[in-house]
Amino acid sequence: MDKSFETGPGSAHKRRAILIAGPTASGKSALAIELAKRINGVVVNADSMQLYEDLRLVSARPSEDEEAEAPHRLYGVLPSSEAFSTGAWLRRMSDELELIWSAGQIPVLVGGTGLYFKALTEGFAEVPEIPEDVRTKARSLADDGGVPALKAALAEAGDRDGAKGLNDPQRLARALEVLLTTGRPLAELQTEQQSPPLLDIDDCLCLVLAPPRPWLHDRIEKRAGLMLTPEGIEEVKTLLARELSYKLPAMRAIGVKEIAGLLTGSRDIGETEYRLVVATRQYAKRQETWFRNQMPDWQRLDPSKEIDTARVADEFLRAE
RNA sequence: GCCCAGAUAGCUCAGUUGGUAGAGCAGCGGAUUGAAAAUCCGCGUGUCGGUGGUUCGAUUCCGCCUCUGGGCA
Repeated sequence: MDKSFETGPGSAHKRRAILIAGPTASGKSALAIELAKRINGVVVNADSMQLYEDLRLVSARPSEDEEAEAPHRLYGVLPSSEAFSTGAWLRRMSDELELIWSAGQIPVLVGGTGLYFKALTEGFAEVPEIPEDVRTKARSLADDGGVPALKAALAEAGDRDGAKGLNDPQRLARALEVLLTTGRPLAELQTEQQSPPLLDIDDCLCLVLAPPRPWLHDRIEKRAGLMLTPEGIEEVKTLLARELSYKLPAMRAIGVKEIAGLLTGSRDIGETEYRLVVATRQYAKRQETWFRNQMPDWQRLDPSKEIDTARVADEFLRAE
């Protein structure tokens, strides 16, 4: 816990941060703003969809009013045409953290993307960038031949058993593109070429919002209603007008294909809302599975009850 | 009021030539290292509408009742 000795007296303050994870609609953003205001913090986005500029309501990004309450970073900074990645986010995050600390502020990272938090606190495999043609080759193989074709290609390229039990076309395609580019199995790189974590968890306050499910489901329904306001629908219309590949991350945000169906008239508003709610509930469940099993040591907070932000902030500041 | 068709899992339905039943969706659990709001894996006991009858045995066949659609008056 006390690593301040290692950095020695007179060295810069510790690289501290508050991390807030939680399922969608659990109230993360509001909590982040509250805490940031109390500790001279900067809210930094750890959500893969809130990065994209076109989706504000649909990705439940903080509103302009909310952003005015505390400094916000990495929200809506990417064009929807960009295919971002966990590694790219990590590099951006590294710069942001340095800037915030050097300004004497404290980063408050909020988001629902479990993998981002994992990469941040546990490190990430260092894999060179994959050439475009290799990536295209691996992905079209996945589209055309599916799992069997990918496994055959992996075996042919020299991956003996790395992909043995895997039945996931997306991850097999990744294993293949890495093998073709580096000549080494992905599993090997993951154990041997891990980058150091950007944050030491012992220096951080790590929170997971864990509401009762009925409470969450209620909030998810309200959020679906928000996505179906004229403004929400307009957002999707704007995005669709860009005529981007449906494979891009931004095009895969919950709400895009649902509202697209509404716009073409193939679904009515009731059916659209139902699908929106279901997709969001399922997403929230996957997030909860991640948090429950991947971050068991993080502190749980129940947002359906009053959270004493003053106390949380106070304890964090005092722990220094 | 009469006629017809339904009534089976939370929902939509399939099925059992009589031996107490199974799909899709929903739901639940799990995985997760550059697409992660993605992608993948696992989980199916439900008075087979109610009640009487036939039968060794009825969710299945028959009668009556209830409800829901549709049609005719």
